[in-house]
Amino acid sequence: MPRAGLSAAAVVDVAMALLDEEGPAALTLAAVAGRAGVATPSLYKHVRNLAELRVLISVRVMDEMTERGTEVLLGRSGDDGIRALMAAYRQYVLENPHRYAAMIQQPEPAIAEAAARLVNVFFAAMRSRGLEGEDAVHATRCVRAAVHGFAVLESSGGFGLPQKTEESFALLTEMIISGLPAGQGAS
Amino acid sequence: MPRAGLSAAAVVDVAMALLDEEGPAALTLAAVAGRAGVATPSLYKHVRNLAELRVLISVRVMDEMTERGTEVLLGRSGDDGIRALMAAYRQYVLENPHRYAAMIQQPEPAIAEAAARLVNVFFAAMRSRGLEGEDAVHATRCVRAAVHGFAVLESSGGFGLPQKTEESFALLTEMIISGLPAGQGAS
DNA sequence: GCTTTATGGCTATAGACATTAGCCAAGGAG
DNA sequence: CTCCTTGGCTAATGTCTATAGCCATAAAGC
Repeated sequence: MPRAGLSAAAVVDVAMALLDEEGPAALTLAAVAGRAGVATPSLYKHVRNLAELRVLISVRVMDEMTERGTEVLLGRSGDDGIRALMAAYRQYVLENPHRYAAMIQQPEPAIAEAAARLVNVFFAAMRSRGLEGEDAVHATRCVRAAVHGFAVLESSGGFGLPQKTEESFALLTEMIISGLPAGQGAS
Repeated sequence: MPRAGLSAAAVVDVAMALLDEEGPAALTLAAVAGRAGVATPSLYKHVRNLAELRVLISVRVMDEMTERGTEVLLGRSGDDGIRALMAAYRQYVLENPHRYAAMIQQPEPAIAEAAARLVNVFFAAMRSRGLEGEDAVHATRCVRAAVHGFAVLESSGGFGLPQKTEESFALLTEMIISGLPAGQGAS
Protein backbone atom coordinates (compact mmCIF):
# COMPACT_ATOMS: atom_id res chain seq x y z
CA MET A 1 0.00 0.00 0.00
CA PRO A 2 1.31 3.41 -0.89
CA ARG A 3 1.22 5.87 1.94
CA ALA A 4 -1.42 8.51 2.08
CA GLY A 5 1.14 11.16 2.95
CA LEU A 6 -0.83 12.88 5.65
CA SER A 7 0.41 15.45 8.11
CA ALA A 8 -1.17 17.46 10.89
CA ALA A 9 -1.83 20.31 8.48
CA ALA A 10 -3.35 17.96 5.89
CA VAL A 11 -5.65 16.49 8.51
CA VAL A 12 -6.80 19.97 9.43
CA ASP A 13 -7.35 20.72 5.73
CA VAL A 14 -9.58 17.70 5.34
CA ALA A 15 -11.40 18.49 8.57
CA MET A 16 -12.09 22.05 7.46
CA ALA A 17 -13.46 20.89 4.13
CA LEU A 18 -15.74 18.48 5.94
CA LEU A 19 -16.76 21.21 8.35
CA ASP A 20 -17.60 23.61 5.55
CA GLU A 21 -19.68 21.08 3.68
CA GLU A 22 -21.49 19.27 6.44
CA GLY A 23 -21.35 21.42 9.53
CA PRO A 24 -19.89 21.03 12.99
CA ALA A 25 -21.95 17.97 13.90
CA ALA A 26 -20.36 15.98 11.07
CA LEU A 27 -16.87 16.67 12.29
CA THR A 28 -15.85 13.26 13.59
CA LEU A 29 -12.53 11.53 13.35
CA ALA A 30 -14.21 8.70 11.51
CA ALA A 31 -15.52 11.08 8.85
CA VAL A 32 -12.19 12.87 8.54
CA ALA A 33 -10.39 9.56 8.15
CA GLY A 34 -12.88 8.38 5.55
CA ARG A 35 -12.44 11.53 3.53
CA ALA A 36 -8.68 11.30 3.81
CA GLY A 37 -8.78 7.69 2.57
CA VAL A 38 -7.33 6.31 5.75
CA ALA A 39 -8.44 4.23 8.74
CA THR A 40 -9.54 6.19 11.79
CA PRO A 41 -6.66 5.25 14.11
CA SER A 42 -4.16 6.49 11.55
CA LEU A 43 -5.16 10.04 12.36
CA TYR A 44 -3.66 9.66 15.79
CA LYS A 45 -0.24 9.65 14.20
CA HIS A 46 -0.79 13.28 13.29
CA VAL A 47 -3.17 14.64 15.89
CA ARG A 48 -3.33 13.78 19.57
CA ASN A 49 -7.11 13.43 19.67
CA LEU A 50 -10.35 15.07 18.60
CA ALA A 51 -9.99 17.85 21.13
CA GLU A 52 -6.65 18.81 19.68
CA LEU A 53 -8.02 18.75 16.16
CA ARG A 54 -10.69 21.20 17.28
CA VAL A 55 -8.03 23.42 18.77
CA LEU A 56 -6.03 23.33 15.54
CA ILE A 57 -9.12 24.23 13.56
CA SER A 58 -9.88 27.13 15.88
CA VAL A 59 -6.37 28.45 15.47
CA ARG A 60 -6.65 28.16 11.70
CA VAL A 61 -9.88 30.09 11.65
CA MET A 62 -8.62 32.81 13.94
CA ASP A 63 -5.51 33.20 11.84
CA GLU A 64 -7.57 33.45 8.67
CA MET A 65 -9.57 36.21 10.28
CA THR A 66 -6.45 37.93 11.47
CA GLU A 67 -5.10 37.87 7.94
CA ARG A 68 -8.28 39.26 6.43
CA GLY A 69 -8.43 41.97 9.06
CA THR A 70 -4.82 42.91 8.53
CA GLU A 71 -5.31 43.17 4.77
CA VAL A 72 -8.33 45.34 5.10
CA LEU A 73 -6.63 47.72 7.49
CA LEU A 74 -3.80 48.44 5.05
CA GLY A 75 -4.15 51.97 3.83
CA ARG A 76 -7.10 52.75 6.05
CA SER A 77 -7.17 54.63 9.30
CA GLY A 78 -9.48 56.19 11.83
CA ASP A 79 -13.19 55.49 11.63
CA ASP A 80 -12.74 54.13 8.13
CA GLY A 81 -10.45 51.42 9.35
CA ILE A 82 -12.90 50.38 12.04
CA ARG A 83 -15.77 50.31 9.58
CA ALA A 84 -13.77 48.19 7.16
CA LEU A 85 -12.65 45.83 9.90
CA MET A 86 -16.18 45.30 11.12
CA ALA A 87 -17.44 44.71 7.60
CA ALA A 88 -14.66 42.23 6.86
CA TYR A 89 -15.33 40.35 10.08
CA ARG A 90 -19.00 40.01 9.32
CA GLN A 91 -18.29 38.99 5.77
CA TYR A 92 -15.94 36.24 6.87
CA VAL A 93 -18.58 34.80 9.15
CA LEU A 94 -21.24 34.93 6.46
CA GLU A 95 -18.95 33.19 4.01
CA ASN A 96 -17.75 30.59 6.50
CA PRO A 97 -20.49 30.11 9.06
CA HIS A 98 -19.45 26.61 10.06
CA ARG A 99 -15.84 27.52 10.52
CA TYR A 100 -16.80 30.38 12.73
CA ALA A 101 -19.20 28.26 14.72
CA ALA A 102 -16.51 25.63 15.23
CA MET A 103 -14.25 28.11 16.97
CA ILE A 104 -13.55 27.24 20.55
CA GLN A 105 -12.94 29.66 23.38
CA GLN A 106 -10.78 27.83 25.87
CA PRO A 107 -7.77 28.20 28.10
CA GLU A 108 -5.65 26.34 25.55
CA PRO A 109 -2.44 28.30 25.08
CA ALA A 110 -2.46 27.88 21.30
CA ILE A 111 -5.92 29.35 21.13
CA ALA A 112 -5.09 32.15 23.50
CA GLU A 113 -2.19 33.12 21.27
CA ALA A 114 -4.24 33.09 18.08
CA ALA A 115 -6.94 35.07 19.83
CA ALA A 116 -4.36 37.61 20.96
CA ARG A 117 -3.17 38.02 17.37
CA LEU A 118 -6.73 38.69 16.26
CA VAL A 119 -7.36 41.13 19.08
CA ASN A 120 -4.20 42.94 18.09
CA VAL A 121 -5.75 43.74 14.72
CA PHE A 122 -8.60 45.44 16.53
CA PHE A 123 -6.10 47.23 18.70
CA ALA A 124 -4.29 48.49 15.65
CA ALA A 125 -7.52 49.90 14.29
CA MET A 126 -8.16 51.63 17.60
CA ARG A 127 -4.69 53.10 17.67
CA SER A 128 -5.08 54.54 14.21
CA ARG A 129 -8.31 56.06 15.50
CA GLY A 130 -6.36 57.76 18.29
CA LEU A 131 -7.30 55.41 21.10
CA GLU A 132 -4.62 54.09 23.46
CA GLY A 133 -4.34 52.28 26.77
CA GLU A 134 -7.48 51.78 28.81
CA ASP A 135 -9.66 53.48 26.26
CA ALA A 136 -8.43 51.18 23.53
CA VAL A 137 -9.12 48.12 25.68
CA HIS A 138 -12.70 49.09 26.36
CA ALA A 139 -13.33 50.21 22.81
CA THR A 140 -11.91 46.98 21.40
CA ARG A 141 -14.14 44.94 23.64
CA CYS A 142 -17.19 46.88 22.49
CA VAL A 143 -16.37 46.53 18.82
CA ARG A 144 -15.62 42.83 19.12
CA ALA A 145 -18.75 42.20 21.13
CA ALA A 146 -20.95 44.04 18.66
CA VAL A 147 -19.57 42.43 15.55
CA HIS A 148 -19.31 38.98 17.08
CA GLY A 149 -22.85 39.12 18.40
CA PHE A 150 -24.25 40.36 15.13
CA ALA A 151 -22.37 37.82 13.07
CA VAL A 152 -23.44 34.92 15.25
CA LEU A 153 -27.09 35.92 15.29
CA GLU A 154 -27.15 36.62 11.58
CA SER A 155 -25.34 33.49 10.45
CA SER A 156 -27.33 31.20 12.69
CA GLY A 157 -30.65 32.56 11.49
CA GLY A 158 -31.30 34.45 14.70
CA PHE A 159 -32.82 37.34 12.80
CA GLY A 160 -36.14 35.93 11.80
CA LEU A 161 -37.82 38.99 10.38
CA PRO A 162 -37.54 39.77 6.72
CA GLN A 163 -35.94 43.21 7.04
CA LYS A 164 -32.57 43.55 5.42
CA THR A 165 -29.73 42.75 7.74
CA GLU A 166 -27.41 44.97 5.70
CA GLU A 167 -29.23 47.96 7.02
CA SER A 168 -29.18 46.67 10.59
CA PHE A 169 -25.46 46.13 10.38
CA ALA A 170 -24.91 49.60 8.97
CA LEU A 171 -26.81 51.01 11.93
CA LEU A 172 -24.78 48.97 14.38
CA THR A 173 -21.54 50.09 12.76
CA GLU A 174 -22.44 53.74 12.99
CA MET A 175 -23.69 53.35 16.55
CA ILE A 176 -20.36 51.91 17.56
CA ILE A 177 -18.25 54.41 15.67
CA SER A 178 -20.07 57.46 16.85
CA GLY A 179 -20.00 56.20 20.42
CA LEU A 180 -16.25 55.66 20.57
CA PRO A 181 -14.36 57.89 23.01
CA ALA A 182 -12.89 61.02 21.47
CA GLY A 183 -9.24 60.06 21.01
CA GLN A 184 -6.86 61.90 18.71
CA GLY A 185 -7.60 60.96 15.13
CA ALA A 186 -11.38 60.81 14.83
CA SER A 187 -11.82 61.10 11.08
CA MET B 1 -39.47 -1.20 42.63
CA PRO B 2 -41.27 2.03 43.29
CA ARG B 3 -41.49 4.32 40.31
CA ALA B 4 -39.20 7.27 40.05
CA GLY B 5 -42.07 9.48 39.01
CA LEU B 6 -40.31 11.28 36.21
CA SER B 7 -41.85 13.53 33.59
CA ALA B 8 -40.52 15.54 30.70
CA ALA B 9 -40.25 18.58 32.93
CA ALA B 10 -38.47 16.63 35.64
CA VAL B 11 -35.98 15.29 33.13
CA VAL B 12 -35.27 18.83 32.00
CA ASP B 13 -34.84 19.87 35.65
CA VAL B 14 -32.24 17.20 36.20
CA ALA B 15 -30.52 18.01 32.93
CA MET B 16 -30.31 21.69 33.81
CA ALA B 17 -28.81 20.92 37.21
CA LEU B 18 -26.23 18.72 35.53
CA LEU B 19 -25.57 21.39 32.96
CA ASP B 20 -25.05 24.05 35.61
CA GLU B 21 -22.67 21.94 37.62
CA GLU B 22 -20.63 20.21 34.98
CA GLY B 23 -21.02 22.11 31.76
CA PRO B 24 -22.41 21.31 28.32
CA ALA B 25 -19.97 18.50 27.59
CA ALA B 26 -21.30 16.51 30.55
CA LEU B 27 -24.85 16.69 29.30
CA THR B 28 -25.42 13.09 28.23
CA LEU B 29 -28.51 10.98 28.60
CA ALA B 30 -26.46 8.50 30.59
CA ALA B 31 -25.49 11.18 33.09
CA VAL B 32 -29.02 12.55 33.32
CA ALA B 33 -30.38 9.06 33.92
CA GLY B 34 -27.78 8.37 36.57
CA ARG B 35 -28.61 11.56 38.40
CA ALA B 36 -32.32 10.83 38.15
CA GLY B 37 -31.75 7.36 39.59
CA VAL B 38 -33.01 5.59 36.51
CA ALA B 39 -31.62 3.48 33.64
CA THR B 40 -30.77 5.38 30.49
CA PRO B 41 -33.49 3.94 28.26
CA SER B 42 -36.16 5.00 30.73
CA LEU B 43 -35.60 8.60 29.71
CA TYR B 44 -37.00 7.83 26.29
CA LYS B 45 -40.41 7.47 27.88
CA HIS B 46 -40.34 11.21 28.57
CA VAL B 47 -38.16 12.69 25.90
CA ARG B 48 -37.86 11.63 22.28
CA ASN B 49 -34.08 11.77 22.17
CA LEU B 50 -31.08 13.87 23.14
CA ALA B 51 -31.79 16.45 20.45
CA GLU B 52 -35.25 17.03 21.85
CA LEU B 53 -33.87 17.36 25.36
CA ARG B 54 -31.53 20.06 24.08
CA VAL B 55 -34.45 21.84 22.48
CA LEU B 56 -36.44 21.68 25.71
CA ILE B 57 -33.49 23.10 27.61
CA SER B 58 -33.12 25.93 25.12
CA VAL B 59 -36.76 26.81 25.47
CA ARG B 60 -36.46 26.77 29.26
CA VAL B 61 -33.49 29.10 29.16
CA MET B 62 -35.09 31.50 26.72
CA ASP B 63 -38.23 31.61 28.81
CA GLU B 64 -36.23 32.30 31.95
CA MET B 65 -34.58 35.20 30.18
CA THR B 66 -37.90 36.43 28.89
CA GLU B 67 -39.23 36.42 32.42
CA ARG B 68 -36.27 38.29 33.83
CA GLY B 69 -36.45 40.83 31.06
CA THR B 70 -40.15 41.34 31.53
CA GLU B 71 -39.71 41.88 35.27
CA VAL B 72 -36.97 44.40 34.80
CA LEU B 73 -38.97 46.41 32.29
CA LEU B 74 -41.85 46.90 34.69
CA GLY B 75 -41.96 50.50 35.71
CA ARG B 76 -39.12 51.52 33.44
CA SER B 77 -39.29 53.19 30.06
CA GLY B 78 -37.18 54.90 27.44
CA ASP B 79 -33.41 54.68 27.68
CA ASP B 80 -33.69 53.50 31.24
CA GLY B 81 -35.63 50.44 30.20
CA ILE B 82 -33.04 49.55 27.57
CA ARG B 83 -30.20 50.00 30.02
CA ALA B 84 -31.94 47.80 32.55
CA LEU B 85 -32.75 45.15 29.97
CA MET B 86 -29.17 44.99 28.76
CA ALA B 87 -27.86 44.78 32.32
CA ALA B 88 -30.31 42.02 33.21
CA TYR B 89 -29.39 40.05 30.10
CA ARG B 90 -25.70 40.22 30.86
CA GLN B 91 -26.30 39.34 34.47
CA TYR B 92 -28.28 36.26 33.54
CA VAL B 93 -25.47 35.02 31.34
CA LEU B 94 -22.85 35.65 34.01
CA GLU B 95 -24.93 33.80 36.56
CA ASN B 96 -25.78 30.91 34.24
CA PRO B 97 -22.99 30.63 31.71
CA HIS B 98 -23.57 26.97 30.93
CA ARG B 99 -27.27 27.40 30.42
CA TYR B 100 -26.69 30.22 28.04
CA ALA B 101 -24.01 28.31 26.18
CA ALA B 102 -26.34 25.33 25.83
CA MET B 103 -28.89 27.40 23.95
CA ILE B 104 -29.46 26.25 20.43
CA GLN B 105 -30.36 28.38 17.45
CA GLN B 106 -32.25 26.15 15.08
CA PRO B 107 -35.28 25.98 12.86
CA GLU B 108 -37.17 24.02 15.53
CA PRO B 109 -40.60 25.58 15.89
CA ALA B 110 -40.56 25.39 19.69
CA ILE B 111 -37.30 27.30 19.77
CA ALA B 112 -38.48 29.83 17.24
CA GLU B 113 -41.48 30.56 19.41
CA ALA B 114 -39.45 30.97 22.58
CA ALA B 115 -37.02 33.17 20.71
CA ALA B 116 -39.88 35.29 19.45
CA ARG B 117 -41.12 35.76 23.01
CA LEU B 118 -37.70 36.94 24.06
CA VAL B 119 -37.35 39.27 21.11
CA ASN B 120 -40.72 40.72 22.00
CA VAL B 121 -39.30 41.91 25.29
CA PHE B 122 -36.67 43.85 23.38
CA PHE B 123 -39.37 45.19 21.12
CA ALA B 124 -41.34 46.39 24.10
CA ALA B 125 -38.32 48.27 25.36
CA MET B 126 -37.89 49.87 21.95
CA ARG B 127 -41.51 50.86 21.81
CA SER B 128 -41.32 52.56 25.18
CA ARG B 129 -38.31 54.39 23.80
CA GLY B 130 -40.43 55.67 20.92
CA LEU B 131 -39.20 53.30 18.24
CA GLU B 132 -41.69 51.51 15.97
CA GLY B 133 -41.72 49.46 12.77
CA GLU B 134 -38.53 49.23 10.76
CA ASP B 135 -36.60 51.37 13.20
CA ALA B 136 -37.54 49.10 16.05
CA VAL B 137 -36.46 46.03 14.09
CA HIS B 138 -33.03 47.39 13.33
CA ALA B 139 -32.58 48.80 16.81
CA THR B 140 -33.57 45.52 18.41
CA ARG B 141 -31.07 43.64 16.31
CA CYS B 142 -28.32 46.01 17.32
CA VAL B 143 -29.10 45.79 21.01
CA ARG B 144 -29.39 42.02 20.93
CA ALA B 145 -26.18 41.67 18.95
CA ALA B 146 -24.24 43.91 21.30
CA VAL B 147 -25.43 42.32 24.49
CA HIS B 148 -25.24 38.77 23.18
CA GLY B 149 -21.74 39.29 21.85
CA PHE B 150 -20.52 40.89 25.03
CA ALA B 151 -22.08 38.26 27.24
CA VAL B 152 -20.64 35.40 25.23
CA LEU B 153 -17.16 36.84 25.12
CA GLU B 154 -17.19 37.77 28.77
CA SER B 155 -18.60 34.51 30.10
CA SER B 156 -16.32 32.35 28.00
CA GLY B 157 -13.22 34.19 29.10
CA GLY B 158 -12.79 35.96 25.78
CA PHE B 159 -11.66 39.13 27.51
CA GLY B 160 -8.18 38.21 28.55
CA LEU B 161 -6.91 41.54 29.78
CA PRO B 162 -7.31 42.49 33.40
CA GLN B 163 -9.30 45.68 32.87
CA LYS B 164 -12.69 45.69 34.50
CA THR B 165 -15.41 44.41 32.25
CA GLU B 166 -18.00 46.43 34.16
CA GLU B 167 -16.56 49.54 32.64
CA SER B 168 -16.44 48.04 29.16
CA PHE B 169 -20.06 47.05 29.42
CA ALA B 170 -21.05 50.50 30.62
CA LEU B 171 -19.33 51.95 27.58
CA LEU B 172 -21.08 49.53 25.26
CA THR B 173 -24.45 50.33 26.81
CA GLU B 174 -24.00 54.04 26.37
CA MET B 175 -22.69 53.61 22.84
CA ILE B 176 -25.81 51.70 21.93
CA ILE B 177 -28.24 54.00 23.66
CA SER B 178 -26.80 57.19 22.31
CA GLY B 179 -26.71 55.71 18.82
CA LEU B 180 -30.36 54.70 18.72
CA PRO B 181 -32.52 56.52 16.15
CA ALA B 182 -34.35 59.54 17.52
CA GLY B 183 -37.87 58.16 18.04
CA GLN B 184 -40.47 59.79 20.24
CA GLY B 185 -39.66 59.15 23.85
CA ALA B 186 -35.88 59.48 24.15
CA SER B 187 -35.50 60.09 27.86
C1' DG C 1 -62.55 -4.22 46.36
C1' DC C 2 -61.28 -6.34 41.85
C1' DT C 3 -60.10 -6.26 37.15
C1' DT C 4 -58.22 -4.10 33.37
C1' DT C 5 -55.09 -1.44 30.91
C1' DA C 6 -51.97 2.30 29.92
C1' DT C 7 -47.63 3.65 31.33
C1' DG C 8 -43.08 3.95 33.27
C1' DG C 9 -39.62 1.31 34.58
C1' DC C 10 -36.14 -2.55 33.26
C1' DT C 11 -32.69 -5.71 30.52
C1' DA C 12 -30.68 -6.89 26.30
C1' DT C 13 -28.82 -5.42 22.14
C1' DA C 14 -27.07 -2.92 18.16
C1' DG C 15 -24.42 0.60 16.10
C1' DA C 16 -21.47 4.89 15.97
C1' DC C 17 -17.29 6.90 17.80
C1' DA C 18 -12.96 7.87 20.30
C1' DT C 19 -9.09 5.91 21.83
C1' DT C 20 -5.27 2.50 22.82
C1' DA C 21 -2.18 -1.39 21.76
C1' DG C 22 0.58 -3.64 18.95
C1' DC C 23 1.97 -5.20 14.18
C1' DC C 24 4.15 -4.38 9.70
C1' DA C 25 5.73 -2.21 5.53
C1' DA C 26 7.50 1.98 3.20
C1' DG C 27 11.09 4.65 2.36
C1' DG C 28 14.76 7.77 3.68
C1' DA C 29 19.67 7.87 6.15
C1' DG C 30 23.95 5.75 6.43
C1' DC D 1 21.92 -2.59 0.68
C1' DT D 2 20.70 -2.42 5.36
C1' DC D 3 18.65 -0.15 9.31
C1' DC D 4 15.26 2.14 11.71
C1' DT D 5 11.93 5.70 12.02
C1' DT D 6 7.52 6.62 10.74
C1' DG D 7 2.90 6.17 9.05
C1' DG D 8 -0.19 3.08 7.94
C1' DC D 9 -3.10 -1.10 9.48
C1' DT D 10 -6.23 -4.51 12.42
C1' DA D 11 -8.08 -5.69 16.76
C1' DA D 12 -10.20 -4.52 20.85
C1' DT D 13 -12.32 -1.63 24.68
C1' DG D 14 -15.39 1.65 26.67
C1' DT D 15 -18.90 5.20 26.28
C1' DC D 16 -22.90 6.80 24.46
C1' DT D 17 -27.42 7.01 21.76
C1' DA D 18 -31.18 4.49 20.47
C1' DT D 19 -34.55 0.53 19.79
C1' DA D 20 -37.11 -3.68 21.10
C1' DG D 21 -39.56 -6.09 24.08
C1' DC D 22 -40.70 -7.58 28.97
C1' DC D 23 -43.03 -6.73 33.38
C1' DA D 24 -44.83 -4.37 37.35
C1' DT D 25 -47.13 -0.42 38.99
C1' DA D 26 -50.86 2.37 39.64
C1' DA D 27 -54.75 4.60 38.01
C1' DA D 28 -59.49 4.01 35.84
C1' DG D 29 -63.71 1.52 35.37
C1' DC D 30 -66.90 -1.55 37.25
